[in-house]
Amino acid sequence: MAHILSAVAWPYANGPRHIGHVAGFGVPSDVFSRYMRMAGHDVLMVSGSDEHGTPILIAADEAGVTPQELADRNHRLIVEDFVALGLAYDLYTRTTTRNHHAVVQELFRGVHANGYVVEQTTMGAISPSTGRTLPDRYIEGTCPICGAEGARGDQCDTCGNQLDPQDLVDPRSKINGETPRFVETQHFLLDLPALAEALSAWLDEREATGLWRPNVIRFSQNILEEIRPRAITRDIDWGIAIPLEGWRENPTKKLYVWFDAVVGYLSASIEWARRIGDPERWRDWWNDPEALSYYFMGKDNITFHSQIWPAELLAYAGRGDKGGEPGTYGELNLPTEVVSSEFLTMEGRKFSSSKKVVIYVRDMLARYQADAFRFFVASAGPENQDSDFTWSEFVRRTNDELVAGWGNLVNRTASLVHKNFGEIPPLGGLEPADAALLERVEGAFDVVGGLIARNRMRQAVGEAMRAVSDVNRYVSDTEPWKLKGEDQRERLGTVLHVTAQCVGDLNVVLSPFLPSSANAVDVALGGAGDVQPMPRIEEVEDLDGGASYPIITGEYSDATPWRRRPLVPGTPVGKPVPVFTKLDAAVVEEELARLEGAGEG
RNA sequence: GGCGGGGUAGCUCAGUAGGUCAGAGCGCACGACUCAUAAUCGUGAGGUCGCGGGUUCGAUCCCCGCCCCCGCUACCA
Repeated sequence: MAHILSAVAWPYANGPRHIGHVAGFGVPSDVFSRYMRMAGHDVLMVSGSDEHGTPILIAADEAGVTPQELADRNHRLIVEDFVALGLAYDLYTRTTTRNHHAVVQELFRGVHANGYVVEQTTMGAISPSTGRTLPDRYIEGTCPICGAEGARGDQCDTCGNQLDPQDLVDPRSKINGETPRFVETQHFLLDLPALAEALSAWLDEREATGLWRPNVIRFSQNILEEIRPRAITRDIDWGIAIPLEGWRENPTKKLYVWFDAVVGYLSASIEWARRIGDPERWRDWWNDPEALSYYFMGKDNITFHSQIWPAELLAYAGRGDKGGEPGTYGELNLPTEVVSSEFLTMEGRKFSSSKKVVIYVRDMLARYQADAFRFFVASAGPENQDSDFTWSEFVRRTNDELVAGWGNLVNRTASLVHKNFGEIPPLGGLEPADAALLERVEGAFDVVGGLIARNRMRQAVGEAMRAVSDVNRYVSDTEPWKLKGEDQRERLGTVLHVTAQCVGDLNVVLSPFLPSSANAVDVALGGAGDVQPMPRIEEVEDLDGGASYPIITGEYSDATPWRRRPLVPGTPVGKPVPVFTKLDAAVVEEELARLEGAGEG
């Protein structure tokens, strides 16, 4: 048994999340964590809403609310969506808790005390009316090279040249049209070059495991070559105060949102431990060098998880060129594996909320079964390369694979058992075909489990579905509906027992992918429907006197073991109700029309 | 521009340290069956493995060139 930290990317709370987000990190991390619990490991799965930074400020201004109100609203939406999806977090929290602020400040203090924070005066754009940093991408103007209108501060889309915002002709803020002011400003930078050697050694050691996806390790090593100090503060009035004399009181100097967001993995672990009344318990996942940590995210976040966060950890521990001592949290574990997904596209286009090329998690779950969506993501998600979500493919996977393959097997099995016995029949003498199927299906535990442990979800589902196919073939070959005579009753019982056993096995094997329907399938076979625990929303008080907020949590400790559980003859089996809903082919046109309509509106 | 990924049956994708490596699932055609959400089972048709060169006894797999798609490359997060 190992301690396994499932560190799941923190969704940004400037709006509701779309299915691309959960396809990249939500579903894969949940499948992994559920499996690891079943395999007997002590899993801590944490995440939360990322609520600081400029985009939230802007969205709040547009909505006419405070940034906290905007974050409150979106955090709640995300929490509801994730619970509906069945994501079994031990704790899903947020970055505006007092606990998070305190942990981030301790990290900063430690990094600063060890000398890995350097101070620098830089030139930056601010909005004259608010005094806030105006990031390059929020500045537009006329391109000084090609003369095109609408060039962004960082790049001209017309001629493709990289720009400096100060060079733009007639620069203006995209937010309110005012002319930005370029001023000298004091910032703290994380001294990444002083940590480069330690980072490189760590990456080499990680590469040697051969477990990281090749593109992730290569990309990580690549960005190390041009490593530079990186600003970790901003001129902004929304964020975490800088815990130093002379800075703390400055209302418009805050820590950069990314410096704070990645600390969330640690602060959420600490919050979890405090909430269960065992405040030092988080150390089992962070201080024990034997503990494993898996970080799940989309590829746009690789930098922050294979460079910024490890750099913060190394600096805090004093393990860079400048030496130093660990702070009160001690020596903290670096990521075991950075599991990055590629991107999901939408009918061939990139997801874009502003262009309305988007399907929100909420809309998906309002109309379709969560497990149908999870099945799609697991079997066709952007695991090693970008993949495309199309409605026709979603309908096809759901109807032809999930419903016709697995759902129908469950249904025909339960129906045969119900009609012929009304309960699980006893097992008689085994014929070779019976024994072969039982052995083959039991083998699926090792095969599928091994693939999930290596985050090969597509292949894992494929193997499980192959076993489903074999059971369907067994039923067709043995033709239990023809075993009618009294003299064939024992044989009929044996065939149905074997079939039901295999269906039960495969239900466990598929349960990390399809948690809520696994419970329904279990009920159909006379079980208690408790194969997979489900997360819940809880309204909690802030531990340190801040405002209350909703979290996701759950009780997952008595996970169903990842192995065959023999059926008990005599268990009553009722008339089954289909577990999965078959989709009407008209769904495709309806949804495409909805997209078109949104795009034009 | 730099870095990375990808172009294989109608669709979604596996695959090869170069020689039964031309594959799977779905779709399609035909047949079987009827327990099951018209589900299931069997059989079959379908591809010059992006294009052009090269290395080799032999290349989808190695090398060179080219074309196309996607992502990363920011004081966005």
